Amino acid sequence: MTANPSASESPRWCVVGRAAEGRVAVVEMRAGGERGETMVLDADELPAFIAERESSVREFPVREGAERRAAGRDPSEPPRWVWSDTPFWYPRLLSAGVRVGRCHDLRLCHTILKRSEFVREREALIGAERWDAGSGAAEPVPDESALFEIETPAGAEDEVPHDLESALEEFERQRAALASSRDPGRIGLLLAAESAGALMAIEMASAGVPWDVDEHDRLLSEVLGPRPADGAKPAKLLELAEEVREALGDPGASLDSPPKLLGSLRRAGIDVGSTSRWELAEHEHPAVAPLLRYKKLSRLLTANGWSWIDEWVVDGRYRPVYVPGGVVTGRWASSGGGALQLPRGLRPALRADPGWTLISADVAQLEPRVLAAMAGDQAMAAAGTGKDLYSGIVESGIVATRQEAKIAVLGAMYGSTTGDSGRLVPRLRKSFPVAMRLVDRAAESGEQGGVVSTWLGRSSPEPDQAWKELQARASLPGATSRDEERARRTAREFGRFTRNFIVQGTAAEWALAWLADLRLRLAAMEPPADTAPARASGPVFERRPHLVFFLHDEVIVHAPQRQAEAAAAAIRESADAAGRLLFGDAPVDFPLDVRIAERASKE
DNA sequence: CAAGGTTGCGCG
DNA sequence: AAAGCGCGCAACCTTG
Repeated sequence: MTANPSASESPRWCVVGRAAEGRVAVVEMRAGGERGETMVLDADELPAFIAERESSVREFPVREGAERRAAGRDPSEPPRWVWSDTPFWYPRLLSAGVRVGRCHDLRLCHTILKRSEFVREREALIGAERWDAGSGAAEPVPDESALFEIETPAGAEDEVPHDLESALEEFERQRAALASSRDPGRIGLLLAAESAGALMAIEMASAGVPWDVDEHDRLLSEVLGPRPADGAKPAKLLELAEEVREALGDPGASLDSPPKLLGSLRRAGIDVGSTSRWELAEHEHPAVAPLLRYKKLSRLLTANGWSWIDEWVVDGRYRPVYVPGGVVTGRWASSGGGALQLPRGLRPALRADPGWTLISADVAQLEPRVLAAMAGDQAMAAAGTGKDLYSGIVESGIVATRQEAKIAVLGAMYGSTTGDSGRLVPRLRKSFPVAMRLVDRAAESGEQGGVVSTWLGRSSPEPDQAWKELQARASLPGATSRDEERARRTAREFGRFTRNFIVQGTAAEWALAWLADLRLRLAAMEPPADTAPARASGPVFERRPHLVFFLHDEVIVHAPQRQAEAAAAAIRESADAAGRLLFGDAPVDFPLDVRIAERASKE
């Protein structure tokens, strides 16, 4: 694995950190771990320094994972940048027009390593509590002179350290932990994928989603009526509210307060236990239809109405804040802007710049396919080969309809025990025993308070103290049957969590590998000379195809029109590459639905 | 009146 | 009030 050490070998890693007096230091490290010289730079010299290292070889070489391992590292490849926290370092580089190929995000990797069952020696990491702190997710960079010179702000205890010494120490701890791991290949892959995700999250926020504000306004006006003067309710909402009050015979009914609305509904003889949609829908009262409509529109207005546009769309770009690793399973979360909850009906507002196009792709049934692959369940894999997995299950005669197949599969992964879903799951257990055994074992482990891990080694958190006490109390001599019942219930709940964890978490790993590979492929494409730049996307992306949106199993790329087909091909190739990278030759494919259009579409 | 909890609904 | 996992956000409402 170690290349021949020689004086001319370029560094494998470059650790970056803050130095004294607002300066920045970089330490090179070779593959064996020995440190090279420490270079101290003025903060504003860092972008040029990194750009030079990145471009001294050809840009972002793309190779297949297997081939890469066989060949070893190209000694002239750019280094992997090791830093405290990508949201702290990377936005400033991007605005300076500098992109990095690879990084190691110490904060994210710390979290994975200290929790991973695959890692034997974790004490040092668990002891390094400063690295449990949050991200220094940056305020917008004030101006050039402030580049990396931000004084430690109040409340910085919540933030991981950004100085060089801390970074070097933590990196050493992480290297030791990785070396002690039962499967350094998988964990190493996970750390690389997680770090690539950190880069992509910042890059997507930087490029922004091209957003057609006029179309958004049209969509809103169409259903709500024209935008009212500040604060007032749109005409259509007022009309619907009147209609509901009339039907209820309650002129003062409040529709926005669930407790008050519940009272009004019950007084009008609508016997509901809550005001939620699915329950209301069961009743045949003239107030129900307008009320459901009111709720729908009210939600649209408050979550993604005109004030959302004002707050989140600037310069024709929607810039949500992604939070890689924000979900325990490894999925991304978001913070601000609601990127992960954009209503599908608003998708037409995603619109390519002139001369550009959007390529949208999503994976069909990602989670069950991932389950089949990680379990090595040939029968389940075969049901999904080259087609819709649910239809494949129907064709195998396991259930009668696609809808039943879907309910059964989701029930298997979520652990349902009742209803249609609970009834159908046993059929799956019979036809796909290998896959079902895997999730059933994960559930058992959780019910006993155990830890489970994804394919690449992200481990689930232990249950909290209250859970453990509840279980302990239930087995004590004085335990009541209520204690026992509660303990059983919470045990099953935690079992459903761990059952789902291994599937959702491994699907997240597949998606990260997909995106990371795609990112490099897109970056390697030559910008066409005759396409107008997408100026609002910033210096790094304005001429190149780039990712603009990611949602668990779907991705949207903004590309010059003439590169649409190439970008679509790259998306497919990356999906294949991700499957091979994680699962080798397992006979599971990951078919995509890919669409090229000016606008993202609803379906 | 700010902080924190609950409800309901958007997404996968 | 979901059956069955994981989230974020706005609004309402209670608590301190």
